[in-house]
Amino acid sequence: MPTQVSTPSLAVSTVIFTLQPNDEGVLELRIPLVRRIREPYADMWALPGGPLDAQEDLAASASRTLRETTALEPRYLEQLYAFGDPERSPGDRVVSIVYWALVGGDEAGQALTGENVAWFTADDLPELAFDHSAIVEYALWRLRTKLEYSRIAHGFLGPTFTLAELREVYEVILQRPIDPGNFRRTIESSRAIVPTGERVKGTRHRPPQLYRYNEESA
Amino acid sequence: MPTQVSTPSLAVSTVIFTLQPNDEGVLELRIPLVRRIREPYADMWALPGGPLDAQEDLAASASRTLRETTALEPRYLEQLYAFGDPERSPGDRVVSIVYWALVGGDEAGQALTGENVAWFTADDLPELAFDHSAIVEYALWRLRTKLEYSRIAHGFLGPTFTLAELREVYEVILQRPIDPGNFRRTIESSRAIVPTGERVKGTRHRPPQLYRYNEESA
DNA sequence: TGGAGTTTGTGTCATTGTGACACTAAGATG
DNA sequence: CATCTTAGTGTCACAATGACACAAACTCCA
Repeated sequence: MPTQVSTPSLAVSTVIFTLQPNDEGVLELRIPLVRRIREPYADMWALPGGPLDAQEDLAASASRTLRETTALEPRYLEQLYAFGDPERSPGDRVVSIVYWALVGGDEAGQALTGENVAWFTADDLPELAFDHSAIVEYALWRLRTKLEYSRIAHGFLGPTFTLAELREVYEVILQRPIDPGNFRRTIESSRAIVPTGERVKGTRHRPPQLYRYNEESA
Repeated sequence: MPTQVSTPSLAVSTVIFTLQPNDEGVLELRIPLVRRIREPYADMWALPGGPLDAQEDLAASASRTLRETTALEPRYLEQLYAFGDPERSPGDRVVSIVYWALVGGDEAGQALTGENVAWFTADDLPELAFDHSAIVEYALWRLRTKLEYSRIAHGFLGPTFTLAELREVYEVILQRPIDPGNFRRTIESSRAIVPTGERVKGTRHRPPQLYRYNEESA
């Protein structure tokens, strides 16, 4: 019997980020994982994903797995990297094209959770199947660096938000406090947001303005 | 006969950049292309590449096609993007993982050239096969943006070089003149280069110092 | 009814990085 | 020895940023 020369197979996986309050009400960065039901790495947690359908676009495949595992639509979706080390999957050769996505924290509350799907705190993950631990590390790095020069933070928020809410997104992801005054000036001068004119009532202090993301500006 | 549901096949292609002087002695950004010998897009120029070998790493595959088409080793090699639009290759489904590479201009002079391999000026390319024209555009964008915040310019140069040579690399790629004085200060304060102590003799003006890239510093 | 407390929002100042540009230094060439 | 050319330094204005003070607006509670 000749050596089996299987052509590499193609899978698409997605690192899905959301922000949700923990028991103490503090926002936490979380990602959903699925439990593997077969070898290799049976019973271990892994990134959601699966083989690429014959006529399916790569980003569409990532959207589909996102929908299937969380019942949510991505607010932001971008290709992360293609992982193809020949040894990354014992037994066969799999090249994984990995995407990363942001979903709103409010929606994620109603997301699926069950025996085989669970949300984990991003910086307190179990050991994952395959090379998925390293992949998540890379996705985290990309999220943090991209947040600093891009405008993706609203992917975690609803259509309108206060500057304090937006700032909290930055603080949780970048893991450092940010000066409210400087933050306001920087964001406002970037033209990334527009005030709606409305104010939030019922707070126990000065009522903040509501803002909306500026779709026009680059 | 049932509809053929072919599993997507995997290819690796590479956008190879080099800098070479044109007829007037001015440096030009160039990339090698190969002529297709079969359908689809027979006789058109395309990026070098090919199917991924069964047990070959992705970057190794890119290095291999680089070696096979130019007989050169990359000074810099990085994954660009995975292109997977179902319609990008008429007739079958091919997902291409594309790398981009830099090779030294001095070496590229001795590189292969023939009926089916030729070097083209990067901003004066013919129409390419598949979606390769768009891929090259994207690679150019990545080269230019990465040059500004990273230290990849030495990929075009030999082990030692003058600041004027390094500056010319930046000027050609970014397509704008750069102030020599400011360039010197910026590069020196970045700790990216180290003076070798040697000077270039035989110029018809003040002899410049030679520099070497600083491998230690991040 | 009026402080105390809390967060929103503005002002100011020192520091740093960058571009524009003048100027000095050091060689070759005639 | 004057001139030309490029190497390399100095200076200044301006923009971006971080640290921090402070005013504004609301609730809560005595």
